[in-house]
Amino acid sequence: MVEDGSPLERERRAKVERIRTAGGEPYPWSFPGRVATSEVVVRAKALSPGTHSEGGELLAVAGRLRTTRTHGKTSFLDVEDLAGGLQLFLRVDELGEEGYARALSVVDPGDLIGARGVPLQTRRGEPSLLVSELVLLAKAIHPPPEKFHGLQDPEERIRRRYVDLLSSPETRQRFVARSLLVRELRAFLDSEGFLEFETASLVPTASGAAAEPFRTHSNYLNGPLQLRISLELPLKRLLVGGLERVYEIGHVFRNEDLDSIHSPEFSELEVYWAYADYHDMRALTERMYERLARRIAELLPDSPAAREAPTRFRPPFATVDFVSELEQRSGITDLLHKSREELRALARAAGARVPDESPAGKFLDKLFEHYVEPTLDRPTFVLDYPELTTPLAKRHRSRPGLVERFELFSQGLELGNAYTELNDPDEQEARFRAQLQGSGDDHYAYDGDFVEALRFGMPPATGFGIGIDRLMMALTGIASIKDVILFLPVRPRPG
RNA sequence: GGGCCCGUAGCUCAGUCGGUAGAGCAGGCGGCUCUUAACCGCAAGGUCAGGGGUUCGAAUCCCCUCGGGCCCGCCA
Repeated sequence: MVEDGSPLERERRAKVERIRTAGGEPYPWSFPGRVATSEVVVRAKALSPGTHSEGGELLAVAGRLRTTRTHGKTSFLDVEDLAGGLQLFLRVDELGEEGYARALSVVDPGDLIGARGVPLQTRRGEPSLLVSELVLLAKAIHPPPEKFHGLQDPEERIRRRYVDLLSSPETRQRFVARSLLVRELRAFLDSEGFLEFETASLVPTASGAAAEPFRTHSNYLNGPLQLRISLELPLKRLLVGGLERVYEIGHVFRNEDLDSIHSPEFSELEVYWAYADYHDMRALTERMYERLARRIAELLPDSPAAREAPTRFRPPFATVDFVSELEQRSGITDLLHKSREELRALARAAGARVPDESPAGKFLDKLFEHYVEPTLDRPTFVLDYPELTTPLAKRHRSRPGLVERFELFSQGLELGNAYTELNDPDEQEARFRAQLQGSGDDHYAYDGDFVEALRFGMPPATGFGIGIDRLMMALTGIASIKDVILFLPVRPRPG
């Protein structure tokens, strides 16, 4: 922020200079032999209060200094690492008058420090390290946020996520949990025989969903490119190529507003499975959520929502039929034979604000959103959507006017969308063209090369997609997507 | 894109009726050999987001700009 610095920063810079003039190094290269603070805590807990281990080897810990409590010739320093934290006990008796004074004069809260010593349990039973050597590992010029309240300003927490992370163990644990949850997801899919692939983010035409793309320019092609809005069509090309069971976890980009459940850049999982249909995918989805729910409960034992997840996501999940559920909840009859104008009037009557020229499927979506989605609290599969709503799914094998599709809902969030995939090239081409009849941006971009791919033969298959961010939100009960994405798009700071 | 709200010390927050800026933490100096949001004393720390206006006088009232939050609309 301020380059010449606040008085506090000038003070800390002056300390750096004092260390250097005394022949010390404020930013040393390494700190060998370090163990996690949790290891010292375990050993200290084995002692009785008021004692320390005798004659054993020295243990080394390192981390960020959070608070200091000095009592003249005795001091307590709380150091924090990813494993938790530990109280350091400094005493003139161990360090000598000069060493004790030097150690304390050099370090401030927020600094990265290392300490060597032996495990000790204080008289009050606090696991500690009786320090015989304290070293500065990296000086913090900026002071850390207030030690009790931490960083509260939501703007600063997003703009400077590193400050949020360094000052908040809860934030760190949340993102560690996300990382390990995604690891579990990969382990599950791998164990089911799926292969992970990475497809291109830069594409000639973003398709596979109805969304506004980001547009950019390639110097190499001397022409326009777009950022992908979906993983669907590239992964289906892999099925054409014979890869049978594939998935991708990657960022997709939609040029739209950010709110509590949407971000312009987000993580998506898509899974495609040859020679299987959407019933198979429904069973796989249940197994996946069952396993992830068990894992999140282990990862975040302090979160009530995470602890409750294994109960909530215990199979079998409820199922409802899209059309009959909507007819029942709304009192509308013979839904599939309504004209576009009738559907528009019904959607309007339900309070939906949709442009007049929207395709008929849009009005059906709105009706479902209004009458049914709020009733879906427990995990529920919604089955068999009207064809109008879904251009990439295969028509239902026995129910005219419907496609083989399910969505999974829980707590008002959409937790998955799956189809038996359309693999008839002529029908796919016709559906793309029908989309183009709709006005506005509310359609799927035509992807002629994908139709060409289908002409080489794509096996019957099923596919599934879910936003990783929402998956994390649903399993942990976190209400805002801003709390599960590390770095969000922000405006440049003024000035 | 529309509506409502917010921006005061590095951080967390007060600031009454418009009368010229306060506390805690962090930092400095001093004290304290078992504290844990340690404690006690002293001193220091401000472009009240930025610009303009009203007024004898603006953190406070009005307008504009910037940044952000929440709700609504759109996408998952």
